[in-house]
Amino acid sequence: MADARRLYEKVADDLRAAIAKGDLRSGDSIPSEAELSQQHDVSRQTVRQALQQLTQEGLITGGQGRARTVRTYEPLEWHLSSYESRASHATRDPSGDQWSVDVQDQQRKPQQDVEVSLVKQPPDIVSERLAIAPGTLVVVRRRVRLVDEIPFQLADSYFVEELVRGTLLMEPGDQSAPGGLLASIGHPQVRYRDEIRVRMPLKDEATRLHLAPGTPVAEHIRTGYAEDGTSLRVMITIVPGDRHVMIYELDAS
Amino acid sequence: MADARRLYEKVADDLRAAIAKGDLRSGDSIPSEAELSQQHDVSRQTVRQALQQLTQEGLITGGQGRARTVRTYEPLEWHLSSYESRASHATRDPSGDQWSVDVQDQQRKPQQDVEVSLVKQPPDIVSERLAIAPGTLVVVRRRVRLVDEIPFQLADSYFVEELVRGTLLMEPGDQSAPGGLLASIGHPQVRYRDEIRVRMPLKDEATRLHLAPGTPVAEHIRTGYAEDGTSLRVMITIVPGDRHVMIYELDAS
DNA sequence: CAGTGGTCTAGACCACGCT
DNA sequence: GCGTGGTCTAGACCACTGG
Repeated sequence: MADARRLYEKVADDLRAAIAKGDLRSGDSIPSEAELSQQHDVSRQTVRQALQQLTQEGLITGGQGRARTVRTYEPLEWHLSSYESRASHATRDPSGDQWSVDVQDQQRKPQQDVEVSLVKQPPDIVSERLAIAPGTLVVVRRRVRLVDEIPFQLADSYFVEELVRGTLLMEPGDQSAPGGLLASIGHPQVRYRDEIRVRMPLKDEATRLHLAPGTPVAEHIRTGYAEDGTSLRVMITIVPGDRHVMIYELDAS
Repeated sequence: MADARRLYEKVADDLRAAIAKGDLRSGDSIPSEAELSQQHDVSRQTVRQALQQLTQEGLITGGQGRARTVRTYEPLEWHLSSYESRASHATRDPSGDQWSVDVQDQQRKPQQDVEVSLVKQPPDIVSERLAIAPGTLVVVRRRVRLVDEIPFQLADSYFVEELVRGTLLMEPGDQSAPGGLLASIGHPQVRYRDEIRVRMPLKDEATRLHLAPGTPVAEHIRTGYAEDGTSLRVMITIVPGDRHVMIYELDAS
């Protein structure tokens, strides 16, 4: 099956092959550590090393007390540019934000937990993009977005406080789209710049999103600009790789 | 520093804190396994478990014989939509592809190794997007894109053979942009759909791109469409997370 | 309660890189 | 050659999950 010299590689290759070949399908449980240890005549630690590698590759999942299973993926589509074809969707709702619409289009249940606060010292990433001096007051809207009761994204939006003072944006309960709200108070966003980085989650992010080991995330940073080129809003979203496909529709210019 | 009950978590937290605090900077080497083992009064295996976790988080890098170091990131910008502001770049070259231009703009040296072949059975992902029947002949252009001699991306383009028969596209040495070439033979792409997935690399991808353990990748799929809505081209790019930031510039419609 | 995975130890040998 | 990390074993105890 494989000519690996390392024992744990042989065990791992064996299972990888079984998964690729279809002997083990999504959701199936794989042999126990003890079984694999006997079958390959290696110590349990060596088996564990193999299994850890597969876990890190995102192929299997574990859990104390439960048998390990082959991991399943059914990612949600996240549409980041609204191409004309999507404008006709039945569930489109101009007052809600596009994300909720997107989720409902896919027959799943969106939900957002919002928390608003004021900060003087936002992360460097934010102050650079908002082009503000240190000490400028900033409003942060921290959202945990859930789908079918499961945490799906962490989405933090940052605005200069002066701009949104006294508006609904400061209300934690408000569920409307910040983009729409900015427009309604005379600050429409006419251009976006999106930056996407791919990395492993921080410990904190992994906890809050209940990420299985070996689940990478995308860090999606959207900066919204006004007509005159000033930046109005920065939104940083942490997107677990196992639950999302990000989609852009573009016109070739 | 931390109140973790697991020993390896304590060791890991300790190092994480040192990195966050700045005691250990990018590129610094961290204490050896033996040292950490003594300092925390745990076995070497426990130390290794902690270090493996940090490696998996992308915080440190290892290598047989060498001391482990704190990992450094200096990602390259990859511009996926050409916003007007970029049209003015001095190095813009209509004959080359946008990627090479991008890299040169950042004072680094691009290079591409191209390999062209014909296949009857492309991956499902491709046949679905090209909307072709099984058995349709497909041209594949497999490229390894390097920057400063280091492999940076795997970019595979797929075309229906009938469309590009006898053109330069079939020449392995050709370095011009397939997009430009498609246009020159009467098949301009007017629209793109990009899908971005985030996952851990396959074993094969990790090898070809010399990925350090704990490096996730983005799988970027671009489908190009003609005026009449038929798909002309599918390009699948494997993008290591430690070397890239993907950038989209959008007009709010 | 039996079986699973999770943590931890002590000790061994090997492969590599540097100086 | 010495110190580094990489692989492997044998055995122990704990924590959780399921029937």
